[in-house]
Amino acid sequence: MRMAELSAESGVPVATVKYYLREGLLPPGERTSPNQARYSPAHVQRLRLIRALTDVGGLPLASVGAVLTAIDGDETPHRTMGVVQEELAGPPPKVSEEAAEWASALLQDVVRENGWKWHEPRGATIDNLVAALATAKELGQDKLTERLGEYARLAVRVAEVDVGVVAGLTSVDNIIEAGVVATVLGDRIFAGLRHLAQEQVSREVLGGASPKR
Amino acid sequence: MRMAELSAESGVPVATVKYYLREGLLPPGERTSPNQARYSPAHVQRLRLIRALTDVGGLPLASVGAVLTAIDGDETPHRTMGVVQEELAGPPPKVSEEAAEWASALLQDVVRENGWKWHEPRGATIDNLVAALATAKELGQDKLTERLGEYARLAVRVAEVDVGVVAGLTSVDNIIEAGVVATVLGDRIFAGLRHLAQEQVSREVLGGASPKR
DNA sequence: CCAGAATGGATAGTCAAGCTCTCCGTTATG
DNA sequence: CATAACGGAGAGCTTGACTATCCATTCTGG
Repeated sequence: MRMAELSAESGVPVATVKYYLREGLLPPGERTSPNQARYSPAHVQRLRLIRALTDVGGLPLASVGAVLTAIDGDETPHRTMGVVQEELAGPPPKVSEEAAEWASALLQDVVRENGWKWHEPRGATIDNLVAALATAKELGQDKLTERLGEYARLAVRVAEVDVGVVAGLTSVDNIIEAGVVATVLGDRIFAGLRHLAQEQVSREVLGGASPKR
Repeated sequence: MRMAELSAESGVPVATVKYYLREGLLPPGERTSPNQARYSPAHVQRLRLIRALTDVGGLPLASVGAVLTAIDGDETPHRTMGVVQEELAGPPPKVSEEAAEWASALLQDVVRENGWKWHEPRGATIDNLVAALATAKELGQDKLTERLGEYARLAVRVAEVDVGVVAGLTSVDNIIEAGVVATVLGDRIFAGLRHLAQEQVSREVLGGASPKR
């Protein structure tokens, strides 16, 4: 297929496809002459993946590039998923030294309680988590951080389902890509369900009516 | 306190504070003369809140503005939290008509199974969730959508903790602000815990080693 | 009380991200 | 063979979030 069809098939404008090619997000098509190329269904799939990561996952194109490079590379699935998590987390906001210290300690406790192994080169995931906890403390949100243990236990339950989803993928071909998609979309989907559930639960518990501030 | 101190206290540069004032994100200080103003600790708190929403919550300033307006308004807490959820969700990406249709039906099933009340003016939260599910389908991630029920049940458990956190806030003054913070930070914190847990669980279940794609 | 620093306010400039537009010489196609 | 489409490269555009520069006051330390 050629440009126009690739564009139509994927829903991405021609100019944008060209841009992605320039940026190296989309591999070049197979040459049929010095200045003509032909694209495959894999290109359509790749475009859909890019759009899913940006539109649904909210990743900047640079992160998408890093993720795609990891997918295409021959790293282990474990390392590839590590890259995905780093990019999903993004650069951690900076917080005060002391709050970060405190948050790290809190997190350490939870990690120990749950018998998790401390992953040592502390990546963006942990830095982000620490920053979020530190921010909660700085804003006086003690109630939130007190419940960290409960959240952690539920996070394990969710992660068990996540791993089940990925483990169930025996479809050979691009297991890694599927894992990436599951991780990125899984985040959004769970967040959405949680928001819906918050509304339900708060209606039940608080009865819907509460004094005005 | 005056500008310089406000800036030092909050860690936000003077130029940026002025910008937030212009944009109406920060209320003007109390005038002491036609062209001098004095700021209160409430301004420091407000600045911290703005930074938390942008840096940790990832909200654009326009959304922060909407949230702050809601907090300052005299809507019910329920409505205010609705605004927060809308802004957290952001504009939903567009997906194909048919995939959206399918995703809506799937979501309807889950809603019914869990006995949730369908919240009718379908807001950005639901549109986003539907879009994420539709994208999963378009990318052939059936395993993910099959488990939606399990995720929903866990989401309820998480939401129960969330509501507990907010309900435990009897501290009178700015319960709504606390609820907002809990929601926004809660999202990030849970996502981080989930990522950590994924690593733990996948190490246990998959044993850390897996063939290279 | 007065010189120099700081303040509030307004306007313009900057920078990155993510496209979008325009050309242009080449290639496919009815 | 005329004309439409293609690929490639460059410049331009828009939005978001600041940052820098002025300037006419106002505060402050000696």
